[in-house]
Amino acid sequence: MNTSTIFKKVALLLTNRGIKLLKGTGISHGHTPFLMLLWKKDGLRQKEMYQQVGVEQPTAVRILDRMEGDGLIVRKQSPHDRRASEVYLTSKGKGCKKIVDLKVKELNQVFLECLSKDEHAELNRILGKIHDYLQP
Amino acid sequence: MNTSTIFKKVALLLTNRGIKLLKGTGISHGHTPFLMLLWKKDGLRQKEMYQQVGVEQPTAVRILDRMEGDGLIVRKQSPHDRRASEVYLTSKGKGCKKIVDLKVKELNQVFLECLSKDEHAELNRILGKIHDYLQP
DNA sequence: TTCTATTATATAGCTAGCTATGTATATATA
DNA sequence: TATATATACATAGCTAGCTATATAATAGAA
Repeated sequence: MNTSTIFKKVALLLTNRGIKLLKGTGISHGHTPFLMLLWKKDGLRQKEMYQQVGVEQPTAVRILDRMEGDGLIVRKQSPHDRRASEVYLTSKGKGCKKIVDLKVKELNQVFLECLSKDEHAELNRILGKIHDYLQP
Repeated sequence: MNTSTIFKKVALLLTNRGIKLLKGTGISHGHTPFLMLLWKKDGLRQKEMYQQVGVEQPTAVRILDRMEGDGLIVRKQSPHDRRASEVYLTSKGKGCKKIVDLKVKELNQVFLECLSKDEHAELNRILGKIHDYLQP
């Protein structure tokens, strides 16, 4: 099997494991990278978010729509630019940090469990190289 | 950034590059793993295919539906089991092997271009380990 | 042999990715 | 200043992943 094929297969296995771990938390796996950004810095604009998450703008719109519907965030029109909106965590969005952090940690246990410390470090290094190479 | 997050980001970059490479061939990136199986062995059943591709059964149904609609495959009822259908390549499905093989090779050039031979081998080895660990 | 459980595939409906395009506002230039 | 271009976000519609469930046929057991 060629590298990209097995890469995608592993990514799918990871995604599905993540979905199972999040079941019952009320958080969808698509929300987590956006939440993680907001926990670091609240009030980001949509554009800052989708660029960092690595998805296209319309993908972000819909995820933010759902997050807003779920009461995790609110959008407020930017006072500097009436086209732009700033995204703020609600108390619910802040409150779920603990459980989501735990689930993300649990997901990453996979690498600790099946790889040596060196292999894990090497994987991270190689992923970084591929990422930098493919990054637009 | 934690390993699974960057892993999924890289997988998305790879998927999108694959989509761009296939543009104009009339083949969708979801079709390629199914085609690759059939090029090795024609007349497979749906179940054999989705198990090997690593997706769930309803995902396979829809992809095969589209492949049939695109004239790449035909389904024939199995003579041994009237519930089952066997999937056969049409001449169009056979004919696109050359171009798709080329595009898959081009996609995998990514790893040759940004990694050393050793890193590439190490990546393949590590991916295999994670895959075996996560595989249900 | 008939009923039950299992199996193979299909259908419905959800999330999450994409491109193309629309709308309103901001910016730049003639 | 007026107009053209660029930017921020939203909408529409496509593919591809999922779970839950339906349907039809096989296999097994009473």
